[in-house]
Amino acid sequence: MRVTRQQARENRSRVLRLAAQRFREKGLNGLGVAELMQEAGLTHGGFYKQFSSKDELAAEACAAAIADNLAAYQQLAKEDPESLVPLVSSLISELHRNTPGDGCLLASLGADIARSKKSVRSKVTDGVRKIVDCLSGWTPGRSKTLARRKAIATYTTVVGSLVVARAVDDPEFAREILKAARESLAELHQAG
Amino acid sequence: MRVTRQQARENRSRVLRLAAQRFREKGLNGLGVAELMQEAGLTHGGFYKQFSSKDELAAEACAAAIADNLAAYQQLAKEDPESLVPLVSSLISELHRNTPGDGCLLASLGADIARSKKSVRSKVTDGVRKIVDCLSGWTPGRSKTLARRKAIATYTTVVGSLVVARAVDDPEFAREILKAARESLAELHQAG
DNA sequence: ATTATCTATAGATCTATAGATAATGC
DNA sequence: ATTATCTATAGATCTATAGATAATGC
Repeated sequence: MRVTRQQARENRSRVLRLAAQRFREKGLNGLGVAELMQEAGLTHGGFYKQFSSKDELAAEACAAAIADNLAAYQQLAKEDPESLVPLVSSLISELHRNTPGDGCLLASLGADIARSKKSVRSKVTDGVRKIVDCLSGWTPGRSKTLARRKAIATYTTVVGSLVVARAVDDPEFAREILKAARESLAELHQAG
Repeated sequence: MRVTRQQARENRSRVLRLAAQRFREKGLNGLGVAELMQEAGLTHGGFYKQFSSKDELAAEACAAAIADNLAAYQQLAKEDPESLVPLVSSLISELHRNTPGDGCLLASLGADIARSKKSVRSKVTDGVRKIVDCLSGWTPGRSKTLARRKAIATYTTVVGSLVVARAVDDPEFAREILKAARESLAELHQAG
C-alpha cells in the first residue's frame, strides 16, 4: 500500500493538477474530494494525508491555476512583444469558452473565489496583481498609468466576455459576444 | 395552517425575491431550500407546494433577477438618453461590488449559470439578449453594428470588472480595477 | 372538499477521521 | 519505526416526499 516518497509527491501533484482543472470545470462546490481522488486513481481517505482540508486544496489549486495563466501570458509576451492583440484573440475565443478546465481562473471561478476563505482569496489576489503587472508592462501607452488602465480594461473584458458567452445557451449568440469583445479590445489597442 | 390564496401568492413571491437575492450573494449551491424557507418565515416542507424543485426555483429566480437588471437599465436610459456613461459609473462602483444581492446577475452567478440546466440557461439567455438590445439602442454609434459592438463590450467589461474586483482581497486594488474599467469605457463612449 | 403549511423522515452526498495494512526508510 | 494508502464510518447537510393539520373556498 505505501509508496515511495517520490511516488507520493507525484501523487499529490497529480491530485492538485486534476483539481485545478476540475474545479474550473465544475465549480468549487461541484467537485467532491471522493470523486477527485477516484479520478486520480486513489481512495477518498488518502486525500487527508496530502492536504489538511478541501479548503487548503482549493487554495493551492487556485494558486496553481492562476500561475499557469500568468505563465501562458508571459510566454505569449515573449513570442510577440509588439502587441496584446494576438493574446486577446486567443483568450476571447470559442475554444477558450468551451474549455474552462485549463483556461482563465477568474472567468470560471471568480464568483466562487469571492465567496471563499482568505487563504484562497489572498493567493488569487497575488496572481491577479502579477497578471495586471505583466499585461501593463506589455501594453504600449502614452504613460504608465494609461498602459495600466488599458491592461486592466483588457483583462476584465476577457473575464467578462467569457463569463457571459459561457452562461448563454445559444452558440451563435456566444460567438457574437466574443467577436464584439475581441474587436472592441483590438480597437483599444490600435488607438494611442 | 392554511392561508388565503392571496397570502399564498404573496408567500411564493416573497420566497422568490429572497431567493433571487440570496442566490446572488451565496451562489446557487450556497443557498439551501431549508435556510431560504426559514428566512422567509416558512418551513422547509412548504417549499414543494410552491416550486416543483430547487432547479425550478433557480430558473425563476434568475429570470426575475435579470429582468430587474434590465428594468433598471431601461429606467436609467429614460432619465438620461444622452449617454451610457452614467450607467457605467453606477454599475462599475464599489457599492455594486459590495452588494451582489441586488446587482448584476451575470457578475454574481454567470459561472453557476453556465453549469446549470437548460431551464436556467435559456431564461438567462433571453435576458442577456434583451439587455444587449437595450444597451445597443441607447448607444450612439456610426452604425447599428458598431453600436451593438460597443454595447456588448460595455456589458462584458461591467461583468468582468465586478467579478475581478470581488474576487480580489484588497479593497484598494479592487478600487483601482473598477476605476480603470470605468474610465476605459468612458473613453470608448466619448470616442465616435 | 380542497389545499397551504407543518412535522418528520428517507435517501443521497459530502467532509473529515479512526484504525488497519503493507511497503518504505532508517 | 514510519508512513502512504485503504476500508469503514461518523456526523453534517441537502433535496425531496409522506402524512398530518387546520383553515379556506365552494
